[in-house]
Amino acid sequence: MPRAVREQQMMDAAVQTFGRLGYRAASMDEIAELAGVSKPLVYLYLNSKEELFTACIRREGAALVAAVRDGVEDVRAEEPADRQLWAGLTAFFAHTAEHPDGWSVLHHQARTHGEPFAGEVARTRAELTAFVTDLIGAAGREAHPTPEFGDRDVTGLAQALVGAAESLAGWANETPGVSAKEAAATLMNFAWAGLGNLMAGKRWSPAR
Amino acid sequence: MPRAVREQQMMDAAVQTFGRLGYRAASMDEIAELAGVSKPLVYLYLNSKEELFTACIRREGAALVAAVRDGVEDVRAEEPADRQLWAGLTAFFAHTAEHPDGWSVLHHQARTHGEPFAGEVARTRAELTAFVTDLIGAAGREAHPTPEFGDRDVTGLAQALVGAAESLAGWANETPGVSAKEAAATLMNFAWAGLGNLMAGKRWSPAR
Amino acid sequence: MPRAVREQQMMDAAVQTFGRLGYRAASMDEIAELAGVSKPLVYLYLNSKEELFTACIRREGAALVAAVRDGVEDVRAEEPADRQLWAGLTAFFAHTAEHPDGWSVLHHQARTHGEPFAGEVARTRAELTAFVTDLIGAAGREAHPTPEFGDRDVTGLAQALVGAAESLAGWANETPGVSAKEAAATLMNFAWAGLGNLMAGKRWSPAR
Amino acid sequence: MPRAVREQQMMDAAVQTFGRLGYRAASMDEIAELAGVSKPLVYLYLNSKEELFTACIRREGAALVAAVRDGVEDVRAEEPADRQLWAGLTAFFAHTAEHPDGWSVLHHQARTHGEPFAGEVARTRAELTAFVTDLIGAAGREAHPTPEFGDRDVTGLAQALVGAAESLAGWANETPGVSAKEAAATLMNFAWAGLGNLMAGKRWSPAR
DNA sequence: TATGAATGAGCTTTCATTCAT
DNA sequence: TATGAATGAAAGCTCATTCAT
Repeated sequence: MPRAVREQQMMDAAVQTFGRLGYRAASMDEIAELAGVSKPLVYLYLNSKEELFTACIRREGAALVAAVRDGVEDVRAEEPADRQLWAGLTAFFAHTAEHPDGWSVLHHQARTHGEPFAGEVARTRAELTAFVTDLIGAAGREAHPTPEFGDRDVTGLAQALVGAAESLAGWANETPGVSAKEAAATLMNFAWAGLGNLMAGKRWSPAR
Repeated sequence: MPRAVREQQMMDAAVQTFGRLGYRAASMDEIAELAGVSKPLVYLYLNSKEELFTACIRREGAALVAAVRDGVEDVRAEEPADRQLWAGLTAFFAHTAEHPDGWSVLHHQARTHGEPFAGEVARTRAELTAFVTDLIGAAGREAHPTPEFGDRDVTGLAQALVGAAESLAGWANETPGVSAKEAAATLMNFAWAGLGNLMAGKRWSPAR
Repeated sequence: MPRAVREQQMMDAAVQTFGRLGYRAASMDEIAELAGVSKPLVYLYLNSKEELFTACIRREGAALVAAVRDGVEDVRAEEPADRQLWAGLTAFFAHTAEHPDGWSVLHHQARTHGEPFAGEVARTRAELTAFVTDLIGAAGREAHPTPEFGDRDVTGLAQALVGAAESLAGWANETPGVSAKEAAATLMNFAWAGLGNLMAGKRWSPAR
Repeated sequence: MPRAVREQQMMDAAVQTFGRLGYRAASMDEIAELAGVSKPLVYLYLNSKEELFTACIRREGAALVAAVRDGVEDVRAEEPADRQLWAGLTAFFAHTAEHPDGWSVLHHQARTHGEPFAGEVARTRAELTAFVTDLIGAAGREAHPTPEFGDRDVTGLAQALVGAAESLAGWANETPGVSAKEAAATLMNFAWAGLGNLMAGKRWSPAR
């Protein structure tokens, strides 16, 4: 059996184990057994538990980003910004629902174990946030050549949107009968009007 | 030194250690040393690592809920719904910024280690979500006697709002110079218009 | 409460705990709690776990020897040897049945933990064996001025008799409906004819 | 070194350590060191202290039963009952003298630590008692077609005989110069006449 | 390429014992 | 006389990692 295939099998087992038990509770014994190979082979290919976990984070992060990009790519250019955002969100919810263990690795496990894992997953998150920032920013500039909101506002909004999406992903996975489309619709309902207002320069302010 | 005081010292040390390293990586040795006591004393008072962690989750969860309630209580009744939400969010961001380790325990660590911890923190989250649901629901019913959106919509929105808030808490903590008020304002800008639209029965829909 | 009484309470608790759990598994915490006093008081009175256990062995050993002696004393002198043995055995079985924890301490626990405990209980056993040896020996010499069996034979027989009695004590305690008298009768049936033969100089021999 | 060999080495060390110190006082560290391996290897092969102790009880119990059976087998059929009993007793005393630690595990240690150990050793004892019961019972029925003593009598006698043998095993081990044959002869002298009487329907009775 | 055999280091937990009051 | 507070030391067990083959 070729090395590349074996490696993927090991990482499948690792993602499942890490996703369900967490980094510390997952044991290399368990991963090796689930992968159907001996432990020394895991070390031969992946070097250490730390490197194995890092590889998992990278693979799952890249897959998620790719899924979102592909979802948007399908409608890009000829469609308005809200449709692009909708496409991205739908792809996001569909992917996380289909890969719950991978999503757990990214969202839950990798962020709770300090460096270098948190940094690794932060890169993935930054990619997604930048992607959303671009989408929102482009739409905003397009609609209002002299926007009143700056980069930090946009970043904060993208952060909030991504955060809301991440949270909804957990909610959708745990609530039976909530589909990716429904989750995406909930988020669009929640977000789009607010984003529209902001792009139009209207803000909510604590002063009455 | 009286038992009650020592117990709080131990829990302070435990929250800090669990919050920074995670449940598994935190060792009772480390916690005891940080608390300035011997390990057997920690066991004498808190019984086990599991019970200690549970006690931390409960204490930090109760403190967060109390902070939010107190923040809203200050403006309750004489103020409209958006002001109440604003007050709650500000209190939330202020509290999480002041207690980053406690927030890490609740948001990151407790949710990644299965039962009984996940259930414990879920109760805290449910309290907050219910609180927000009430606020949104009351505002919605007030504005529109016959609302077109049902309970599940409201729950989904509250989920998204709480999720966005949780995510922004991380962002605010990690980004220097972002205050609790600023984070709350970002979220209000993001959320309020959307909620207003929804309460008015206007929805975003994928169909053009 | 006078010291002597407290001390007996502690030893009662200790005998019960040691008897049921064994020396190592019994904890001073448990004993103190069962005795209704604080742990330091146990140490103040009994000094250490080792001394406490030794004191238990001595007390229970002395009580058993006294019970057997008293049983025989009641019939001594005016009765033949078999009646005396019967009285002693009955007293032995009655006492062990009434004090199962004390018996467990002597028979099971003290003998399995090396010096100085084994030596302590060996003294009690030696007293009983010597007592039985006297009884058998006197009867034998009385019946046959020139016995063909020497001291070592008598010691071996006493050993076997005491061993059989100890073993039957366990059996009688664990088998519902077996009384002290029944156990004693079983042993007399088993032993007396053999002893009689030996006193008469008749032996069983492997040679045909 | 192959696993099966290492396992026996570990069990040898365990029997020695358990036999001399008792279950609780024996530490896995000590056993591992005596076996010349690291502690994790002991756990890898034997799983836990409890399972290791159970394995020791089983191995030593099986060896003892086999020794007695083999001893009797050598004379079976062509010999009368007393010769068979004699052969069994001799084998028993020889085996316990040659394996004092194993005998200590069975007779002392395993019986003082509750379930599941007591049950485990009870099975071995039941095998031996059943064996002796058969021997006595067969001899009795052969001699007296209508015996006056029932099953419980026979069981009690077998119990007393086995108990006496067990006790003598300790005595023989601790008394220099007492051979297996001598111990067996003492017990036969003690027991055979009594058994003969009982088989003949003659009993000792407390009434004069 | 692949593995059976093996371990150093570290973890949670318990317990006999003491001190200050 | 009596105890609440506290700990040094050690035990059972697990795990990431390596080596000889």
